[in-house]
Amino acid sequence: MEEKRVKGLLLDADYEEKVNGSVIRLFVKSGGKVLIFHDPSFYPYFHVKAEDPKKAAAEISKAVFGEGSKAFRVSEAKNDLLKVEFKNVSELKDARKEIRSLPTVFAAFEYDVPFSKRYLIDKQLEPTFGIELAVEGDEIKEVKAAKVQGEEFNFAAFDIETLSPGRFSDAKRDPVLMISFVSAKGEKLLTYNGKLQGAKNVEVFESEEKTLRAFFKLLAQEKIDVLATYNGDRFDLPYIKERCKTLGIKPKFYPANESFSVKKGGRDTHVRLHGMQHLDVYQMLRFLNRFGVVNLIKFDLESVAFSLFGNEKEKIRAEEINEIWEKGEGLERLAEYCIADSSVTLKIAMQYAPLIMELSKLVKQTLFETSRSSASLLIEYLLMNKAFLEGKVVPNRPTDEETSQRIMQSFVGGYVKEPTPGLHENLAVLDFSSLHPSIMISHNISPENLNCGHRECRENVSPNNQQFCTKEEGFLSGILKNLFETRMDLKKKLKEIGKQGEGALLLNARQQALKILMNSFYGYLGYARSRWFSRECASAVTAWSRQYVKGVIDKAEKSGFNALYGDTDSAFLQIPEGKSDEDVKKFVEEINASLPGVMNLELEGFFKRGIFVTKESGEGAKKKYALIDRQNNLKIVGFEYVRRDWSNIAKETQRNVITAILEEGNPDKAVEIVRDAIKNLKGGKTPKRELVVLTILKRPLNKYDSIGPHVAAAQKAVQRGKELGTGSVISYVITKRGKSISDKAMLEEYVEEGNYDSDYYISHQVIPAVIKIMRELGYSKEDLIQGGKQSKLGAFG
DNA sequence: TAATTCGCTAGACCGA
DNA sequence: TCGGTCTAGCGAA
Repeated sequence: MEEKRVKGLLLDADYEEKVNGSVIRLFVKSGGKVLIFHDPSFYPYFHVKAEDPKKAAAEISKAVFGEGSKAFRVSEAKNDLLKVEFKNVSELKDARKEIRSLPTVFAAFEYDVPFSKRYLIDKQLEPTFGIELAVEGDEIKEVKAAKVQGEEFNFAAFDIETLSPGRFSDAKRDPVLMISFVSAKGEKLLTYNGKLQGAKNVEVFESEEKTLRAFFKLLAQEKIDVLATYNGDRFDLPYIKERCKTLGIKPKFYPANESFSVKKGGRDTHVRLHGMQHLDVYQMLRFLNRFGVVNLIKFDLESVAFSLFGNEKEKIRAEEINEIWEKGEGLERLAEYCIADSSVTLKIAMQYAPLIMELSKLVKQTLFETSRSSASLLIEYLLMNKAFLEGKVVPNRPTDEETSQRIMQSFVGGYVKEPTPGLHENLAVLDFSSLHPSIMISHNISPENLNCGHRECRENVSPNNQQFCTKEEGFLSGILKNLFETRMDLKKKLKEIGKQGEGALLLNARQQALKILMNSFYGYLGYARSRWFSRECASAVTAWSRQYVKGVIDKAEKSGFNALYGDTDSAFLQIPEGKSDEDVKKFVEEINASLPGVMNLELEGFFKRGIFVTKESGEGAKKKYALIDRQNNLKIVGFEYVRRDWSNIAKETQRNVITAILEEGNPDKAVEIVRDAIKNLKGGKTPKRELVVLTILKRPLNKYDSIGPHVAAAQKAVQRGKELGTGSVISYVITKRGKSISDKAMLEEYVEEGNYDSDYYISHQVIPAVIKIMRELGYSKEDLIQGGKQSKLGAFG
């Protein structure tokens, strides 16, 4: 057969079990459709370390593992290791358990890298980006990453509604009622309810079975590459699978025309399709939340749609869906609701897909995998890639025992300066850009660089006495440097073309992806389950960070500024009379001239006023402040206002007080604001939504030693039949009835308007939130509650 | 299946 | 009943 060259986008890599063994399969989007290729030349393998490799090789070749599993090939590899290959994955799994018990074998490495991930790493392929292959028929002869243009993925989202007759839907009994499907081609609703005949975008089929078949067909017709769901991992797709089983049909998904397995790993369930990338937007948002790309508390689709796009989406409850279906009234509304779910799911998917795809490319894992990864996994993929390229062995994961040893010995973190409480005017905030990464790069911090012993490297010693080589670029620091420089280039380009410029969105996604990875390195070094754990490195990073930040603070004082505060990578300076903005800029330049490598101090901005408060103990409170810049932009940090476990009434009152003081310099107005809130509370006029407190249950309800209000509220709700557990968001109100606060706490949904304990909200919510601020201006609690007292002398100098 | 440390504060809990 | 201590959650960086 003739050899052919193919170019396209790499959509997926998995493997199939064939008679000859496990065979890698690639899905490539090319010419508007997905092509499937196999690579029978690549075998599952791991590495083995032996004192006498020749002897060990002979022994391994003869050995039988499990029930008849054998190595297929043993060869010499990098670093005096042996490469042990197998015909299929299950033989490898048998062997990795037993091989270390062979007398000639010391250790095994990289035995837990999944086969298709191994392939992507070894071939250095970039999922969701370009790939070039030489093929004969469907057999891969050569493959490499390449630039490809003019090809793009088709995205779609779907959502199902199911019957739930007085209980949670059970896929064994309750049918799928309708399926909404939204793609670039428009919106569709598939159902078999005749009453919906002729409704907008609706296609009616004869039965549930035919509806499901039509859905599978639609995916193929539209050649969908990325299928977005909202919680499809745990609900929609397992449900469809179970329905198909009950109805006796086979789910067939484009492009492999195969069903799927539901992978249960620990607490998580994932549905991985073959070829088509299942992007569970719920999982993706959790992922993005971890990196601060989004900041969400409640993850139901309605809350998410509201936080991200501000659109109020209707929620139809399960009981109501049931009623609508059975009575046949309101079916169109239900159809619209179902479509709206898919629609918003697709919108979120499209918005963040560029970022996830850039990350996929960087860590060389599929979109499916990347969008469900943890920070540590991302870093691990990245490091494994680099290790492969440099011919280094990937360290094994620590045992549970090692892990707990590591956890027991923590290390010292960043420096936080106690602030000078009070109201301050004319401030400048300085901070180090990418502090931890820049320290790692500039001091070449990497585990194998520790105590190199070279004479010429002896100066490179951290304040906590860790010495790092300066001759050889470190493994971790080298990777970081690369990411850092690439990101700098991107940011430069972005600046040139402007935020609205062509391609700016992609460039921004790229630099954001790099930032996410860079920021995870330091954490990974100190993470107990890390393959590249190094307390020495992690503690050296923070030791240097403390030194640098304190250095800036000291020098600022010496230069005549008042250093008010600093936290980890920042310094807050008050600019005294006689000093100017220019002096600040000059100071920053001076500091930068003294910094090594890529370290850089930035002027974050000037602020006309700022306030720090005093703790109960009389010290200045760290990690709490409010600033206002010269354009009147307010920045509130650490205060109750930014905390979800405080009521809106307390938070809003606090924000209004801060605004009155910082923006208008008007503490009298602040007092009025507080009195107003108190008056409303006392009058019973404050609406329920202003009183709700949100707290997340961190453990099962029976595992609490101390029963706080949120636990008490949850317990009462469970008694009423509500399902709540670890991870549930408890929204509660403190009601009138009960002795302790916990007694009075009740889930918001059971509380009627007006039923709240006004004393609690006044003295435990509003007053505590504002008094710490007002106290700095000389006001007392009594001033806020009673009338009379006027502006204090000296509040504004 | 899980990136790190530092810090604040509430409300329960417990013993005097 | 009071006051100190502990549990728990969340935020900053």
